Amino acid sequence: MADPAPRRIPEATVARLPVYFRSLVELAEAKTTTISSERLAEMAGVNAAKVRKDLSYLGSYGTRGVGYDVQYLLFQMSRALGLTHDWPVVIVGAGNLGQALANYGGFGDRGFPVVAIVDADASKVGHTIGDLAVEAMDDLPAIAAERGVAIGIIATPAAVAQDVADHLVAAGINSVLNFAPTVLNVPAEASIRKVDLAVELQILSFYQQRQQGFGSVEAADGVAGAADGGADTNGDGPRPNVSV
Amino acid sequence: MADPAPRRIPEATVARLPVYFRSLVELAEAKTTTISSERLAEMAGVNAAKVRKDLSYLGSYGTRGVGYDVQYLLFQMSRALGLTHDWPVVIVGAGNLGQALANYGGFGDRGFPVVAIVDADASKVGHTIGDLAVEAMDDLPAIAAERGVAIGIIATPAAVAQDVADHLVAAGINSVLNFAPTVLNVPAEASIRKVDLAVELQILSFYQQRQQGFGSVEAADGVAGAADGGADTNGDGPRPNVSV
DNA sequence: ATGTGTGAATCGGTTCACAGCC
DNA sequence: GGCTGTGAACCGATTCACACAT
Repeated sequence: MADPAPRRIPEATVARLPVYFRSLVELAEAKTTTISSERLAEMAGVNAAKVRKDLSYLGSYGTRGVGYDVQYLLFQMSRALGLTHDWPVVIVGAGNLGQALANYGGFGDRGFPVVAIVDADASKVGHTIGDLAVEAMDDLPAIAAERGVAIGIIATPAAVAQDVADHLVAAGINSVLNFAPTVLNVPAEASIRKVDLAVELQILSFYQQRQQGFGSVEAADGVAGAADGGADTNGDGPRPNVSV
Repeated sequence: MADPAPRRIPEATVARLPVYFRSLVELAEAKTTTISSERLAEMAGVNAAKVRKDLSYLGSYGTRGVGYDVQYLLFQMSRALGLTHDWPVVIVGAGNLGQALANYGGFGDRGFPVVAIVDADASKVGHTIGDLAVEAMDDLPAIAAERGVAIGIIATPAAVAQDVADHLVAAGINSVLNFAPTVLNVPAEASIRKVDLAVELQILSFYQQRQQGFGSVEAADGVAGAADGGADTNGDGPRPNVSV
């Protein structure tokens, strides 16, 4: 009966926790000791009711009439998100994107050290990117085991991405971030997230199209240009559009 | 009364249209003439009912007992997504990420030509990246007007991202793709999408944590490691995890 | 016989509104 | 008085299941 009882947390909530986390880090840096759901909501670009409901899934960490203790909430949030220790990352694909990601550096700082970058192309092996040498794709299982890799980032062409995903899972890495513009299938025990720039641009294109497309031809009836834009986990009501 | 009557399309559907679009392009390349919702669903990593409902928002473009004509559906989809003409893009921020994006090239191919890269740092202005010279942030309004920029990509540090967003909107660019790890506020007439790598990694971390975290302490009752992973627009039921 | 298009049922998530506690 | 925590109402999106067209 110790600890906060691990409740089942809705997906939509999980996707927002990192945003709250970042807000809390900022508050802590600013030496703020207490925060209300109202103010935290503003920082995270959501509404206060959502903040309270989301946080309530982690446990009852607020104080009625007062708000949330920033340090304590930050600690609980770190724990929930598994940020109390590092998660070693391997980047697969040493092309344009893979190199940029490896050089980016923003990962290591935030608890996701890049411990290897691998590529199937033998001519790329040995090249150094930042302080890492590109290694052979064949060595992935050994690398994964020895360095405790937890997360794989796919930065390869779409054509080989499914194959790479299979290799990652086979090597025991079952958290995958996919940058390749293709749908990946992984077994149920693995988690996958995608980042697809073309898709994002096309979504923007859709709304822009709608907004300006009408006027000359067939202005239609009530098809206001309400192009809310923020799909996914955004979608506030009246207030200005907000992203993360 | 010409044309397909622009119905209001749900956000969740809009976010999937680009995925169908990509599948259709592949089918067209493979010279496939007809496709069923079942097969298209498989390619797009969703289920058939969703495909049919999604496509029905565009109009009744299928043939009962047969399926959808690939070419025709592709044409209608292009039109709906506004992909019948190019959308010029400006990248703001010539740092690591901005350069990588500018070099990426995958944009121009797909109808999103990068027509400018700007930076507030005078020492970066003039440097060439690919075949573009970095220009001054101050010139943004002129650049936007002259080159008909439709989309702005924010690849700056978080600290200045809101300011950049304001400048983009002021320059008449109201589709924004934000890579900076911060919440942005834009007026209702603008659309914004975010790509936040740290957030994605932290979401993966959450599920990984859950999956392995239990065992020693408080195994609890029914907290299966169902870590579905694919939040956002994924989330199939029984079948394996699927991303885009 | 086959596969779309769509109302109806269901589900997950958001918002409301207020009781409970500081 | 102020703000959290949470059932209840609501809303959008998904899934079901079948009438309808070919």
